Amino acid sequence: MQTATRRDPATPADRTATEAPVHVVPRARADSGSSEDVPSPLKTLCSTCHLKDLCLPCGLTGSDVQRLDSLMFARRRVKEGQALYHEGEKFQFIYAVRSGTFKSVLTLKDGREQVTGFQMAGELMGLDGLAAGKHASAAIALEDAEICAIPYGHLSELASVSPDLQHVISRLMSREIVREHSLMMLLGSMNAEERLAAFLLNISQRMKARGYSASEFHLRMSRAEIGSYLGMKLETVSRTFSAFQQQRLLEVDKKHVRIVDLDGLTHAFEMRVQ
Amino acid sequence: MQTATRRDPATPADRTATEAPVHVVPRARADSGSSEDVPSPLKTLCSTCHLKDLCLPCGLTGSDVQRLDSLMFARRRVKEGQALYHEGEKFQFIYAVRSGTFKSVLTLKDGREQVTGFQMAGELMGLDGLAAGKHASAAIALEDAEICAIPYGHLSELASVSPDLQHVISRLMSREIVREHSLMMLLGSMNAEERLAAFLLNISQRMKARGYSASEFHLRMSRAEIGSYLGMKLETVSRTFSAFQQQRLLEVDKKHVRIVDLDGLTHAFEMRVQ
DNA sequence: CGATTCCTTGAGGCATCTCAAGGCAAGTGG
DNA sequence: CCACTTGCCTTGAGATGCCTCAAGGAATCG
Repeated sequence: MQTATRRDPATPADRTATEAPVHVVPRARADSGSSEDVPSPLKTLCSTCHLKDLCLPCGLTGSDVQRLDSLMFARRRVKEGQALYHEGEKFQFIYAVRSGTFKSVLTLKDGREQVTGFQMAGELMGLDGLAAGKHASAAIALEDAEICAIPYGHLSELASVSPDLQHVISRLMSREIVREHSLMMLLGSMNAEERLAAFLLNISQRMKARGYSASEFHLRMSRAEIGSYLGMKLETVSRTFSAFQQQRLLEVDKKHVRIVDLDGLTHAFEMRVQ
Repeated sequence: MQTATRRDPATPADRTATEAPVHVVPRARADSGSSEDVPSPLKTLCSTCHLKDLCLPCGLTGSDVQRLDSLMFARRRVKEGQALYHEGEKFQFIYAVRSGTFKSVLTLKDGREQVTGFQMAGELMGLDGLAAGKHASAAIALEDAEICAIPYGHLSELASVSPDLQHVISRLMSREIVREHSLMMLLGSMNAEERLAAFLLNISQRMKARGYSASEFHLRMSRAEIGSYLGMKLETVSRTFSAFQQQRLLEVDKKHVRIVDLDGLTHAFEMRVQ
């Protein structure tokens, strides 16, 4: 279990309770174990959400955001280790992360797993389900999390009367394609150090975009999950962390990472094998 | 050069001239070297296209297809080795392959290339450009090819009055995401034999969907391009082809491939390392 | 017909994997 | 409160799959 880690200078989850401007979660639901089956009756308004500049409404004008408000997205809590949706499950919603971190995983018939992404606050999940009408991957919470469930049918109705909204959705899907391109680049033509450097720099940027420190953060995922995502074994991930530490690029203590030499790390990422 | 290869039982390019039902390419243009800079004045109607069940109009009803017809997509020839668009180029069109084969490539600053996909007749290219308004990859013709240039602005105008069309476009983008998921699976957790087997089975299915033999086909891409796509070196691709041949799964003669034992190949694809 | 490109194959090297042992922190139960 | 378990991480040593380098063959082209 990786809950409630102490002394964390930049933990999204810790800040959520005080930052979330939309309603207050009733005590009764907060600790309910069965809260992941039925969407919570709590509703969320995009217009007052602290994530509106990162999430779906990003770039939309007032009238479009108000249209989104009319959908009153249901909020839902997902406990650490639990699935928001499973591979093969019927596609009805896309999900926006409100707090916490998720991993998206594919499973091969023989049980081999591939982590295809990590999602943080403000990021969308489930867009892969549109293709076949069922989710192509599973989404698992890496810590206690909260999401907005966005009914895709309603969203696309709304998009049909608002070209701007439609454009935002299309751009988000395109961004997902581009993101996967760069991961393919990584998996196809980088060595272990480049992969881990690229990963850490990416996390760093995303933390920064969320108002947290870009140089010091807590990883929510295990070495094995990082390894799966980066196409390497957990031991190699661990060794590469140690190597970076010896090169004075990082200070690592379990899941706590401090980037000591950003330029050096960037250089490791571009370490062309000349 | 890999043009006009002899004795090819299933070559899309060879058949295009007789199959293409839409207009006839005037002699003058057919051999013009400068035809890839300016969209050809030739226009294409989806409703009469022999690819309509594979391509954009797939699943649409008559009225929506007629709306697509009204856009009169420009046709354009691209010669082998030439780029349909470059990385970083302004995004204005998405492209549908009419005939020929393309590769999509990303280039790293140090010159390393990653092939992110191969596109055949009826498949769309360029959807990754939407995210940032410029193409995130380049598209290079692997043989003389013909495409439809679909102006994205017009298409999305059309989509705003036709929910079905919008849904088709969204589904195609989602399909691209799913496709990249499985490539990540491949790059992240498969060995050389599994990768090549997966690749060949995928090509086989796509050939079949286009009315060609699923068991015998011509590869339009080089060993180096296959290697880049699959995250391995060209020598390893070559050796793996040889290994499959020795295992009596394939018969390989340069770019001509005959699948002898489909089940065996499928099994190699699922070769769990027990 | 030489130049070029692409493919195949061999031999040796190396990055990463595999297997194994041990440490640390947190949780559990007596 | 302590012994024990469990999960995760680190590190070492040896194995190996793929890469690198190199040579040679076959087809194509000007």
